[in-house]
Amino acid sequence: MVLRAKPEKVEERERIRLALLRATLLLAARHGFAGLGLREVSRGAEIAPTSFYRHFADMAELGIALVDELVAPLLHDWLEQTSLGLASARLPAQVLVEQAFAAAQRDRDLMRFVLAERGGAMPSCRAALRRELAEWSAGLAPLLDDPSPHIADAVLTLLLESLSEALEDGGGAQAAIDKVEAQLTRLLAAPAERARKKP
Amino acid sequence: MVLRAKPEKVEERERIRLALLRATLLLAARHGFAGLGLREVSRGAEIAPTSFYRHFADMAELGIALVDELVAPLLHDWLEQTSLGLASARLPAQVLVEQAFAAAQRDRDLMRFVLAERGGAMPSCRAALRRELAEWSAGLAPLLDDPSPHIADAVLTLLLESLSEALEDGGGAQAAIDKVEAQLTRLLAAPAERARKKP
DNA sequence: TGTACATCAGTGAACGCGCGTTCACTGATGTAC
DNA sequence: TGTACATCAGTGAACGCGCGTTCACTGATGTAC
Repeated sequence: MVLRAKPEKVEERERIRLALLRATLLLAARHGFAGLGLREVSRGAEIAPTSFYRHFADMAELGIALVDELVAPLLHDWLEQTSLGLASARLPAQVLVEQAFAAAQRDRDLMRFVLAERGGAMPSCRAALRRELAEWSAGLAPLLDDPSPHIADAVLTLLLESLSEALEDGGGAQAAIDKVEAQLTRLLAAPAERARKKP
Repeated sequence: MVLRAKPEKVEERERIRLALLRATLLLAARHGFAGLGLREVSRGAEIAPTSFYRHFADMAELGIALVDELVAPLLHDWLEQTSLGLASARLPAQVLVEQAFAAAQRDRDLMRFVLAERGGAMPSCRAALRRELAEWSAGLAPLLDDPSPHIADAVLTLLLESLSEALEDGGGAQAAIDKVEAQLTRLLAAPAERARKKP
């Protein structure tokens, strides 16, 4: 029996698998993940439709793989960079916004996918994404002055909305940045009563 | 030439048109508006597929009619009730949340549609919704202590996210209410420096 | 080393199905005179 | 009032198309001995 197929064989398999995932990202930007078919994705990855089954049982399985293998690393990276930034003396709102846009720029298609499918029509994919995003938020909370999970959730929600606006049209990113920075500054500012308690 | 068809004829036409719109709302909750076909909607409205064309040229046109004729009134109503509530002496955060959930309860399917298709895959529908929501936010801004459009936008974003969570699963609405109320209280609280300026 | 066999990713042909759309028809209703 | 004609919402049959899925086949690669 074959325990491990060898060098180029495995490498080629991984190449095609990744091609399927990346093709899905690209095509989902147009019709949405739920409106995507196995034949369309296979065409995008330049394989025969029937070859799709050598990698995934159906589109739902592919969607979950996409979240596990591409989205999760992006989010972990994003959280890590944000954590580093917050540890510096810089303004929290500024760091949060800067790192959110940096993460989006690292992989625009992937971030677009996250933003769209977080509320998308494919339940399995949406559930997986919301789980990952909840984890991000839970990771952010203890890094904030007010570690309440509600505030971290609000920060994430506002950041994602801002990224949506910025990625929607080509170049209006600066307006979205200024806006969300103002929102987060306000949200994270110590309100009067808290300011009194901590002189 | 016929200038006006008479009583029951027009009434029946309107009945079917509304049935198409309502069927779309119901079905879009399952597969998303973009994944919906003219045949499926016609089946839902109990007419022959070919009769669809007597009312709309295609699904995109139906989507826009849905926003203009059902969503817009809901949003206007919601804004009006919110305005009345804010004029009373009650806490702004509490009024905002209460009226958001009241609007959702007035027409759950319609609110679900707004939440899902605001980020959905059908561009024409998404654009129409974002326009209406931008109008809602613009209407809210002058009613807040801080009339900056950025703050009103943040309020709307957080309310919509909260409604999404509440409508996602059956009964966990109270948790979502408590959460967004905390978020808005924080967002709308006068920060230390503003409190100093206005004694 | 050579030979026989097992595994498995990729493939083309073929299937049945639901889709959007066209078309000619129906029957009820309104208009002209 | 009656008669001939126009309008128009709803319909069933039919079309071509792309879809998901099945199947048997290929060829390259790994394993046994």
